[in-house]
Amino acid sequence: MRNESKHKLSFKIWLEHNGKPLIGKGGAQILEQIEKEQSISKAAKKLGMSYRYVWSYIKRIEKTLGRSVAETRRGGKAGGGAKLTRFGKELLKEYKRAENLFNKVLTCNR
Amino acid sequence: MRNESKHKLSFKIWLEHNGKPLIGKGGAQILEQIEKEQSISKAAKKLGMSYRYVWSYIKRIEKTLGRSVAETRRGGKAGGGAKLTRFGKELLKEYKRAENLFNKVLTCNR
DNA sequence: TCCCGATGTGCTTCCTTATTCATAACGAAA
DNA sequence: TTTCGTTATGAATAAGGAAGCACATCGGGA
Repeated sequence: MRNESKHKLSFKIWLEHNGKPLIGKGGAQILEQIEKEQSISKAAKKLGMSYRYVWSYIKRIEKTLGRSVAETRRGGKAGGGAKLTRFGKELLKEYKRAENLFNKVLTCNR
Repeated sequence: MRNESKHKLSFKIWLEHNGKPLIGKGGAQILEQIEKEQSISKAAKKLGMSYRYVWSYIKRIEKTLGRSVAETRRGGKAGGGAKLTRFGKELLKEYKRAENLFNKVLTCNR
């Protein structure tokens, strides 16, 4: 008997550290775009989020973990910029792996 | 190589109908308690939620689906009561099945 | 030395969600 | 016909998250 689900099953996943939220889908997109754009403000614009929000998101992660996720610099001709630390990249990977897992399960079950 | 996840993976799932939220974890508990207590107000108290909220939750589901989820009655010595319709029970089951699936994936992956 | 564009941060809405308060409607049993 | 505990519903309030605004800070290059 095939699984005839009447309604759409939606889900949201995220990583936690000591019970505190670390990174979800939005956060993963943020980290990805920062790495791609090498800039927090450009990443925010690309994602349609406010700079304020993106910046706060990163700060929250870093405060929760006590480790740096993004390396920023100010001044210079370009005004400044940002890029992920090695640890930030690993965190992103960890989330993507989990997301992949659930997506795979869901498509098998539809 | 075993999967050494550094952080706790959490999730939230819910069913949708035409893009609108139908029932999540809270809603499942609500339906369960209504069936167990045969009363909306008792269910709300048991769950630590306000009657107003529980009642609205059910109404939202019914409005979204255009079908009745709970059958209520007023008056009488007991004041009245409520119980799930057959459809309400099926909806609850559908959610539980999905929740089970997700939990299974998590335990297999830990 | 001044300019520019990005980072850094506080404060003020705005929106969604949930609680609280208040009150009406109901109807079987006493 | 009075009582009692529940359903039904509006309105005000509170809490949280996110956007928007304003402005200070930084530092390489012209």
